[in-house]
Amino acid sequence: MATNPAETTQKFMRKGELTRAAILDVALALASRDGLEGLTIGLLADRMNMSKSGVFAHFGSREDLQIEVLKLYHQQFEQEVFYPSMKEVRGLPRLQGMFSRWIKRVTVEIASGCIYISGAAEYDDRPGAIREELVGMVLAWQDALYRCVRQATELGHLRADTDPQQMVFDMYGLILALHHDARFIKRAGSVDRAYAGFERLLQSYQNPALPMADMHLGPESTPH
Amino acid sequence: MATNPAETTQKFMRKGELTRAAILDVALALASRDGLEGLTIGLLADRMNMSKSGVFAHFGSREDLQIEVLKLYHQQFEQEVFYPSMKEVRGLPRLQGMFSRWIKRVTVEIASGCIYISGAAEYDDRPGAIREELVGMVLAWQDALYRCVRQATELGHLRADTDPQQMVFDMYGLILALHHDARFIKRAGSVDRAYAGFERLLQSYQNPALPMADMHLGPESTPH
DNA sequence: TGAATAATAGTACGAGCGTTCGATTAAATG
DNA sequence: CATTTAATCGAACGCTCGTACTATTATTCA
Repeated sequence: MATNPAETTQKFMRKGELTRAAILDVALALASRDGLEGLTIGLLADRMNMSKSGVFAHFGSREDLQIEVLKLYHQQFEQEVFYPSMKEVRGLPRLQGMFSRWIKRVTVEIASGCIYISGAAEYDDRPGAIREELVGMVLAWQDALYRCVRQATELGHLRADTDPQQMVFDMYGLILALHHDARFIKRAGSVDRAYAGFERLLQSYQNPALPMADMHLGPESTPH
Repeated sequence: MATNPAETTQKFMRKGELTRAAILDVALALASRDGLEGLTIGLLADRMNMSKSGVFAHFGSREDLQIEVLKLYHQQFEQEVFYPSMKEVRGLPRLQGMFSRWIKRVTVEIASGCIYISGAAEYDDRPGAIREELVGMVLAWQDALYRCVRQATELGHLRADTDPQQMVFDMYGLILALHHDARFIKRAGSVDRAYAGFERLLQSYQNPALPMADMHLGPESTPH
């Protein structure tokens, strides 16, 4: 093996692209705490030990920077939640994988914040390119969930009269409630409550003809 | 009838208190659109056709203004959601009243935004007096829901093993999902989906020993 | 009505914002 | 190594922010 991925990336990246990536990393962390709208070039430059103009030069504008941060978050979300779940068996197992990884992601972010969720609150009334980008990403994720629920229904894992849009709505609500209670209220046990809500969801929608026994899901039974 | 309430209020209010109230009204509208953190004295002065300092003089600081806006919203929420529901029969009917008025409130606010919800996203990582105030209000509302669920359980309207905290979590999730999908995604039919979610909640928690027939809830069967 | 008081306007300050531009240093290339 | 090119800095601009202070109107009340 001549090169490992990391070396490859570094070797063929000129220095500018390297610092640009480092800036984006810090920017994502800052935006997770203060919101995309609270992301400021001055603070970002401080954290990078760089001058404002030095940071600025890597992006045409603040809005470009914000969109790049958004795209980086989207990449990470795909990498940690979407792609691994797509490797699981179609239907209910995959849906459970999606939900459980989603929870894990939000839980990790309890100390930092999910940009999809905070962004939804920030940009629900603020038109522009950032909103477009954000809506597109959230719609893509909801659509992935939707297709997964549909498959689970077609495979008979869920009841035939299951309304996929409704189930996605319910699942999204559980995650939003988790984010709200854990991050804002700082109430303990919210993760368990999100799992409990999902189990109740399954009890409602699951096909009673197929009582798969060990379909339970929880903090300790994380799929690998 | 010598005086109606409005006249009374105006008659015994000196002019300052009157404009102060008018400012707060506009401030609440602005904060609903741009968030409490996006509320700016300059814009507020413009909307009021007043000078910045003229507006400022009514509040000791911007933070005070924000807290007053918060208190005004809390008052309105109590008036429109909490108090009317407390006049209904204890237990499940009252819980349904709370949820349905809550939905109505959030639905009306689809054009403007619920400050409890947007505030939760803004202040989950921003310590200070505003956060304290906001958390207190949300906790008060969640506690009201909690007590109501408990009563419904004690009265046998809900299954005896109902976990009140869990049910409040589920209900809050439905409202958050409604707010998210209707306001951010701008997806049609979200209100119906919130109601459908609540009905499924009831199917899970309702006492099968008491199958109250006409307990259905929906956009057209609003309690008066 | 006239004196006391309350309400509003006007102006200015310091700080932080995004952005521009020319100078300067570092890196890549022949 | 020399030269071209890329990356970073430093200073400045115009803007908006919250706030403080003083002056000027309105309103209240004896």
